[in-house]
Amino acid sequence: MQSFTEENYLKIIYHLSQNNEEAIQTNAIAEKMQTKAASVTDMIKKLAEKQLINYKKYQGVTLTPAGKSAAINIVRKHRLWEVFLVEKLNFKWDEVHDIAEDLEHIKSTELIERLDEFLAFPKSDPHGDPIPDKNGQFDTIPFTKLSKLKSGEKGLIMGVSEHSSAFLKHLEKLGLTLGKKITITEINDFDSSVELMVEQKRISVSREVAKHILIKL
Amino acid sequence: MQSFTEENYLKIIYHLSQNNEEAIQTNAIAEKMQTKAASVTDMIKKLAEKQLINYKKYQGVTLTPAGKSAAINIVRKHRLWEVFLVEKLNFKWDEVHDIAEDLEHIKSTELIERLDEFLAFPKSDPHGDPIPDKNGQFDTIPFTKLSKLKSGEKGLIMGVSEHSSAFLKHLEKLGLTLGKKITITEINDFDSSVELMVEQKRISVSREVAKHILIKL
DNA sequence: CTATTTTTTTAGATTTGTCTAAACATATAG
DNA sequence: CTATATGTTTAGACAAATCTAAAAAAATAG
Repeated sequence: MQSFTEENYLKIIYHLSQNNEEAIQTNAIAEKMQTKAASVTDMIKKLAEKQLINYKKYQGVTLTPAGKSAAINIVRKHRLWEVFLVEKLNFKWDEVHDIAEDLEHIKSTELIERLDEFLAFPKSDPHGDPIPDKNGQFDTIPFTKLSKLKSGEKGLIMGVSEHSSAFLKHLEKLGLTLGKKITITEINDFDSSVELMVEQKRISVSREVAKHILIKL
Repeated sequence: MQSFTEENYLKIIYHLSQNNEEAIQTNAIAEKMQTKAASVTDMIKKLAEKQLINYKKYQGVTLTPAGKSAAINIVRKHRLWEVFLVEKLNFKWDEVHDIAEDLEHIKSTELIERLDEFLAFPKSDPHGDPIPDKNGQFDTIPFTKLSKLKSGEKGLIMGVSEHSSAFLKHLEKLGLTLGKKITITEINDFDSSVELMVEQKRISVSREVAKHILIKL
C-alpha cells in the first residue's frame, strides 16, 4: 500500500508520461508536485526500491507495470469521484478537481466498485477524460487539438487538457462545453487565435485556449 | 485547519466525553487511539496550544468550545458518509465504519453540505446515531440500554453503542435491527442474559450484547 | 574540447507523529 | 503516613517527507 504522497508522485509521473515517450525528469516532477528537485530525488529512490518506477541516476524515471497499474487506479478513482460530484451533487465541472484530488486517496476498492456501479459505469469524466475500468482498461479517444484545425473544419468538443477552474469557467462563459458542435471560420495569422461558430454564435479564442480544447472531427 | 491525526484525537476525546462528565485521561485516549501514553501527551500539548482542549498536567483534558465544534463537525461528516454508503451504495450497516473513518477527513465544507442535501438531510445514521446539522445542533434521542429493562417491558430498537462489524453482524443474524419492536420475556438471574421476543421469534442475548442495544420505551 | 550552464544528487537539518526508557506525580493499601 | 502501584510526563531517538546549500554529472556553447 502506498502513502498519500507516493500516490501523488505516481499519478504525476503517469500524467507526464502521457505526453512524452521518454523518461520523466526530476525537475518536471518537482514542478508538478510544487516541491524541490532534492525532495523528488528522495521520493524517486523510495518508489524505485518498491519497484514502482525504473530509475537510474541522472536518467529520469519510467513507471514499471506495477507503478502504472497503481497510477491508473488513482486516476480511475479521481475521475469516478468527479462524475459523482457533478452528476449527483450538482457541482460544476470547474469545481470538482480539488475535491477529487482528496477523494482519490480513499483506500477501499469495494467503495470504488460500488461507486462505479452507482454511477452506471461511466466511460468518461466531466472533462471528457476516459475512466479506466477496474482492470485498468480504457479507450483512448482519438482527438485533435482545436489549435490544429484549419478554417472551415467542423468538429465536436470531446475534452480539455487543462483542468484549472479559471480555464473551465472561461469555456463555460463562451458556451464551449462538452459535446458542442463547432465550425472554424478563421485562423488569425498574427496571433493564431481561432474564430469559430458554436450554436449560431460567432466567438473567438486565443491560441493558448485553443491548445487545450480537444476535438473529434 | 487540523491534520488527519489531530482530527482523530479530537473525535476520540469528544466520544469519551459523551459517557463521562470528568476530564478525559491520557491513558483512555491512548487506548482508543491504539497508541502509547507518551504520544498522547505530545499531541495533547499541541492541541492545547491551538486552544482546542483545556489541559493541565496530570489533570486530563476537556474540549474547548472550538475543539468541541471541530469534533462535532468530524462526527457529522462521518455519519453523513455512513448514510451515503448504506442508502446509495448498498453497503450493510456493519461494513461502513472503516470507510467513513477515512471519508470523514475530506476537507471541503461545500462537499458535505451538498452531500447532506443529496441525502435529504438525514437525522440519524445507519446505527441510529444522531447527525449534527451544519451548525452542530442535533437532538439527543432519549434511550435506555436493553440491559436495564425488566421482564415484560416493551420497546423499539433505536441504536447501538458499539460499531464493530462482528457485533453488528451478530445483531443482524438475530433480527435485532433498527426500528424493530421487542418485548422482554425474561432476565436470567445467573448471567443476566436477556430473553426477548422480536417479530414473533423468541431469542436470547448475553448481557454484554444487551448493554450495547439502545431502546426507546 | 574546454568552459559554462543546467540538471540532478548528496549531505545535513527540520517537522510531524511516533516510540522506549526513565523520571515524576497521584492514588491506594496497609 | 509511608510504601507501593498506577498513571503521566520528559528526554532522547526514529521514520517520513520536506528543505537549503553544496557537490557532481550532463548538456550546451564557443
